[in-house]
Amino acid sequence: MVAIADGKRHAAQIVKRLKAAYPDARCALDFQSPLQLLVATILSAQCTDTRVNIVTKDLFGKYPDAKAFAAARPSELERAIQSTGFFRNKAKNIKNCCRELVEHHGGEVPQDLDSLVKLPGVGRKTANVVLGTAFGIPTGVVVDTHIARLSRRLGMTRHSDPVKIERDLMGQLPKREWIDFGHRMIAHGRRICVARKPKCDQCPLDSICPRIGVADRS
DNA sequence: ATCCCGAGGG
DNA sequence: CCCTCTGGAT
Repeated sequence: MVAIADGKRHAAQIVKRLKAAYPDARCALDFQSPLQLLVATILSAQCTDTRVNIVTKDLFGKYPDAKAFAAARPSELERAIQSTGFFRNKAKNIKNCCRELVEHHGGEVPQDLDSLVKLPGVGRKTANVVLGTAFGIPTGVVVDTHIARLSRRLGMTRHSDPVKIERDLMGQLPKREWIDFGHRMIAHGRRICVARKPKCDQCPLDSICPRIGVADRS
């Protein structure tokens, strides 16, 4: 058993080293408004941020606001986002989501978790991204595929359920760290602590990492 | 648990 | 070929 205080101490060490390694980590998705971040985050499901940015470059010019997305022709929207994968689901979700925004939120993105999660295609992860990064409201900790993987490897959680991982992380991190912690963990997961063959020899966290579930190098 | 689904890396 | 990429709905 690891005591709670030890969990917090371990987390503080991780935060300190992440800050040193990624001093100005920020959201890798390109956006200029809460709505754009919401759409980009829906598109980011099982897709690289680079690919999302390629698609949104033209998409946001073609659909400037929620009303435009709500009125989109499904076939055209699908074609515009096709390369991000899951394009039928994503197109339907974006259209219906923006219809909800127009009909129930004055065309704006709501700033609370309950309203966001009720939107079609918006789960807890997407809601936390929008609240934290677009509005600066640390409501929870973003748990995506990177943060889930790194949190387990680093011994910050033993769970695989994102909700349980989020609860563990929230208990170890001060609220003011939640948003940047997410950005830095994702940056670290993309560059060093990658899924397949993590580059432990280049990792600034190596000396404090239990490497849980990481295969031994021979 | 399963489905949606294209693109890139190894 | 296989695995992974800032998931969510059923």
